[in-house]
Amino acid sequence: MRIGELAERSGVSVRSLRYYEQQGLLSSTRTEGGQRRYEEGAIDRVIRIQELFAAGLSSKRIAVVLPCIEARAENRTPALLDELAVERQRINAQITDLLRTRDTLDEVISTAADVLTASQPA
Amino acid sequence: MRIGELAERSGVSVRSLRYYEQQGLLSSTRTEGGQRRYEEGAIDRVIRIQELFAAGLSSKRIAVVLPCIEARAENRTPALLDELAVERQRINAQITDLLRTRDTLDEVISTAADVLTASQPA
DNA sequence: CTTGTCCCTGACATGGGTGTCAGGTCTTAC
DNA sequence: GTAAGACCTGACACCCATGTCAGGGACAAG
Repeated sequence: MRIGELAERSGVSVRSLRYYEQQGLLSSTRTEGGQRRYEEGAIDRVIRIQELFAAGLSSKRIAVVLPCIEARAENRTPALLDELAVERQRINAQITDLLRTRDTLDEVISTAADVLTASQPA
Repeated sequence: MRIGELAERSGVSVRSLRYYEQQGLLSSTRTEGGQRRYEEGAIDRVIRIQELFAAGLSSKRIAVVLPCIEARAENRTPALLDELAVERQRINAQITDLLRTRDTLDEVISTAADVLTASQPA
């Protein structure tokens, strides 16, 4: 498929897809005239890339980690698995932080709701 | 306390503390000579600010939300509570995404571990 | 009063993913 | 073969929290 279709189906801008390629995260074949063509599988890959960006990885980190995620299990070297574990740990810490922040907000919201309820009894 | 001590005790750079003040997130009194002085409570406030930054809020959003978090319950207006709920929702979605990414990594790691174990039986 | 340390403001830099524009080429349907 | 629309590269802009530097003042211990 061409880049516009991939953009639409993966929910990522054309600009970003070209950027991913430049960073070595996504590959394409080219037509005679130099336009990019993608396989169906590119959609999943792009979505995964977005997930990793959302998880706070830089493109360089993703370039390291993504091949390991997509490789067959036999191709995962201990060194790459270590990298994965590092990110896993980072993400886990981030989840912990977010849960705490969410709890803080929940407490504020529910406390305030009580006050409102008290002033407007059913 | 002075700004250097606050920086050290809250784990945030002096530069950032000045920035927070400029953004209206943190206040200080000034000495005759113009230097900033902080109360003990500033430490908690700074830590909370960091938490909110880590949760993906911009300084403008924090400026909106933080007073609501720190205000007495009676001062929380419905409009402010809505803002809080919006952020709560965003954070929750972020947590969901991160959990999924973490699961992906866990699966890769455990699958690979199985392979390694199989090739190096106990 | 001096000296060392801390603090002040203002300004510019940086990273990193993305938006956007210009000027030009490819593809495809007619 | 032509026109419309999609694509190409390269470049510049942006956001925004933070780093860093320069030049100068504040403050406290001796």
